Amino acid sequence: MKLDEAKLQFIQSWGILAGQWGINRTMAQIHALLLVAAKPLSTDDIMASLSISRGNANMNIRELMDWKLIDKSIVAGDRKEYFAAEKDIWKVVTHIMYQRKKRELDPMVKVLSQISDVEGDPKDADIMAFTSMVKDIQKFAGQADKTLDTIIKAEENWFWGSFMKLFKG
Amino acid sequence: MKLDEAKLQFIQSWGILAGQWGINRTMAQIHALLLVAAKPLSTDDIMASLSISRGNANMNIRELMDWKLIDKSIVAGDRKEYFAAEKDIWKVVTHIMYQRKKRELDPMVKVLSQISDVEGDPKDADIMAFTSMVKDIQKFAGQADKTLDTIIKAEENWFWGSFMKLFKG
DNA sequence: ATATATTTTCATTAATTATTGAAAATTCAG
DNA sequence: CTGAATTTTCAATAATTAATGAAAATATAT
Repeated sequence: MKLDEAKLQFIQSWGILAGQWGINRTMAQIHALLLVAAKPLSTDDIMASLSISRGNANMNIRELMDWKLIDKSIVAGDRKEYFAAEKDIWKVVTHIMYQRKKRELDPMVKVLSQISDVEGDPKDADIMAFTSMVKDIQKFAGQADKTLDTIIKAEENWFWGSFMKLFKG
Repeated sequence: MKLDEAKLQFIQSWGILAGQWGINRTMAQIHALLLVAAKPLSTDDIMASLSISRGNANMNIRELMDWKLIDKSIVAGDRKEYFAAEKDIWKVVTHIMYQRKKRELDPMVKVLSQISDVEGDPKDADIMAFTSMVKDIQKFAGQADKTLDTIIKAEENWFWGSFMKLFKG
């Protein structure tokens, strides 16, 4: 396969995958483009490569910076801004985990704690069905939360260290 | 908090969370409704509870059955079909993992292997940037694939067993 | 077999989400 | 400062995705 063809295929697939995970398709395509780029790219490069508007490019570039998946890089004697992706796939994954945990898991944990005690007879079948389910989910969410924290804060810990080395290099 | 109020809050939050993960909001709400229900519910119950149309209810019920998150249950002397959610939160999670792996990770692994060897000089900077990134992602995807298989096939394995017990029972 | 209850399908419509592009704001070299 | 280059914003528009509801298909009791 030719390089350009392979890149295109990668960018498209990455975009589709991201869409299925509730992430803006263009954002993922920009990320993919920068992941496989040999050098940092300017907004104009990105616009041209993906055939997207300036506004769209700008918006998604900023979002990617917010997720800490890409960084600005300055080229001497050039007023344009250039962007490069974090290439360490583990950092990419932990940054995504961190963002999603903060934006989604944390709010859900809050909601679960708010709804976890309901008025009325705890022996009532309806109330029991509800509270036992909520408690199970709370336990799961609590454990997921801790596990993610551990992974994010220290990838080389007792738990993940063993197999992480296998494919980190 | 009153039970109905708590249920409503749970159903809404579950729906919002699902939306952020690329899952149809209504599908998640039906799932949530059945998760906290004391008894199996009919299509009409679901339509009434969530104020949705018959077509929408039917479509998402079938999708949930496809994901193995809910089951049909028959009530003697009643022609209607009733539905109940799988209440073991671990089974819920492994079923979701299985479906997403099959639908998303597996196709991505296939794409990565298709694009992993590109024509041209392997010393070329552009080609190197591309191939090294693809190989890293392949390693990650391969490991994720194996790990998911292990979790899905045997939750009480050497790896997860230790902390899974903490919140399973 | 027939009538009736129930489920499924799918073209239409509605709601949501993403994209554009031009105007406004900002940056920076001279 | 000034003015050109660049980035950012955002209202309008387009594209995508979800929901409706009535018709068709299916299932079941008698």
